[in-house]
Amino acid sequence: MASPLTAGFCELVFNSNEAPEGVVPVLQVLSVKKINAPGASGTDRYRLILSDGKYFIQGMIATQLNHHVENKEVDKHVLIKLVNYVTNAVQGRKLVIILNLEIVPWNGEKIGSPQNLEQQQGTSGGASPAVAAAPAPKQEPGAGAGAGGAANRGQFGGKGGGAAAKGGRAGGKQDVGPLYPIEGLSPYQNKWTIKARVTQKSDIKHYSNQRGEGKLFSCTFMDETGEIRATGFNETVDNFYNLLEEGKVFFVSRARINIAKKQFSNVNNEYEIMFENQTEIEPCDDESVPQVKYNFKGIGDLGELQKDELCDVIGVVKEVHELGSVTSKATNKPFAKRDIQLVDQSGQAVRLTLWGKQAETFSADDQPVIAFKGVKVGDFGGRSLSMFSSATMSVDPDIPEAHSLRGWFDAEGRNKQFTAYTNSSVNSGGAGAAQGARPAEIKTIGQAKDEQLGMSDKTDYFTTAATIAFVKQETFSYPACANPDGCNKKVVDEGSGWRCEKCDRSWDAPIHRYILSMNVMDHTGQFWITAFNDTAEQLMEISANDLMKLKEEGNDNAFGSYFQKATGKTYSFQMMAKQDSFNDQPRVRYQCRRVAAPDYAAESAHLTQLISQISV
DNA sequence: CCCCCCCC
Repeated sequence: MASPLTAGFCELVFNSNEAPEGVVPVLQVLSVKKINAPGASGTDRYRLILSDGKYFIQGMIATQLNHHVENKEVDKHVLIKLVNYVTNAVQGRKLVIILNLEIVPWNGEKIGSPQNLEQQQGTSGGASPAVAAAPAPKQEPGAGAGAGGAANRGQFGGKGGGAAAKGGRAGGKQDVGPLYPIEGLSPYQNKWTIKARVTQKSDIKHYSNQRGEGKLFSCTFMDETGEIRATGFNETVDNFYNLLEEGKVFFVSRARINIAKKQFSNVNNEYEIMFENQTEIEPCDDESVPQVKYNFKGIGDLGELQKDELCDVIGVVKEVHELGSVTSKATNKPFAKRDIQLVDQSGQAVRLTLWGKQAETFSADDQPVIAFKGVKVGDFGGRSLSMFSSATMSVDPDIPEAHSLRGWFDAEGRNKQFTAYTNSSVNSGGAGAAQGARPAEIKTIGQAKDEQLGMSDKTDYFTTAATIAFVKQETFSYPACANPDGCNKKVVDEGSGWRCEKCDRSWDAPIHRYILSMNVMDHTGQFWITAFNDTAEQLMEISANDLMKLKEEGNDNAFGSYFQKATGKTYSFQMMAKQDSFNDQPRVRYQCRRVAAPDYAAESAHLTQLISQISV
């Protein structure tokens, strides 16, 4: 019986730099494996073992085809036709990257006894004997590029050479290599061209370090197969910064591919491009390259997202605040900052913070619609948004969501009252809580310690449901300045009066304010927390000044009863964890900023989520 | 070859 598989394909890929054009191989999947290196966006990657009946070879499936694996269409012993693919050499191993495929009907039986072509190289740990027939593979890096390219010319873009036609380079100077999908780029090949849209471009940043001074910029390219970040230094900034416009399509070739530094970007690619002096970039007017796709989260639904998640948001700029400046605690550098307020049909308003040059140059007094991609969700004031380096914003974009918002705002939104995200759900507890508002992430005391919240340079915020086990009676307050303007600074007893350094005056008597030290616990542990005046007063149900009066009058029963009443009560504590030092040892101070009746609904939702994580 | 994504 004739095999339905494309005989000889594996050997061709393995040994040749020139895979024939127009070959659309049919191969059998021997295994599918999820790779334990998901992209920054959390997208899974799948590796396939592909057989032509005689040999097998490794394959990768482009992420946009993952659904075929996830719904089991592509599975062990399934036959697939590689409608679009490239080949690739990675560390001497050949890899087929599948960009498009069709399922070929088959009865599910394994065909032949395929052998591992890589055996003789000793790169793989399989047990089958070496394949004597296969000639030694080419070892030099980039050997796969030619093969991939050849396959490419006919196939990438797919539409009968349409891509190739449009891909005709204006200059035709150097040998810039074949058109490649972004998905197929790797450091082991140097002859390639991508045709991709710039979806994001940074400012030019200047830096100076031990190696000297320099400048750089970065941008993100996107095509139908994926996205990749690119960075240029010094001369390449002069060469390309102005040329590369956000939203436009370019050919890029003769650049270096490096391993991506993931900690600095959320672009979903293992690699990134580095522009070099010989890099060639040319504009291209092919509009078929995809545009930025948005996945908008309604402003009223931001409470569904976790802190630090990235999301896309579109809204009308209701307010633009003054330009401000903050000093980073980590670097001591000042940063320009500007808050704007966004609203949408949900009736909810959210604050979004712009940074640096974007903050300085932002001007929009005509309440435009702005679409944001990849902004970071914060939990300050319930929910807030912050621009991220790789975030983009598009003013009055020509998309349906923007037109609909514009129409709504001009017709009715303009005169509407909006609900701001707030932390006001605290104190009200339960049903009366402000809609959409959600306090900081829920953590048990054990989690707060395990995750070392407050141990880094930054302050961490969290909410914890816990019970007051003990309230310290000895020192519960400090004598504060009596100035009615609310100075609240500590004052010193000078005998003749209580002196405030800040106000430069003395008072007959101080006003006592709380610094209440409490031990609180939940099922995972206990910690000492401090509550200041307003919060402590709420817990103690008496002002610090009145409590001090009871103490001074020697009314021990009444005095003690307030502490007793406070003990044993359960609250939702809004906590702030911050590092400071005590006897030169770093330690975390837990400050309670607010308390509320325990939010049982939120707590059980949180527990349900934890349970579902366990039971996967 | 950079790189902090900040602050209340």
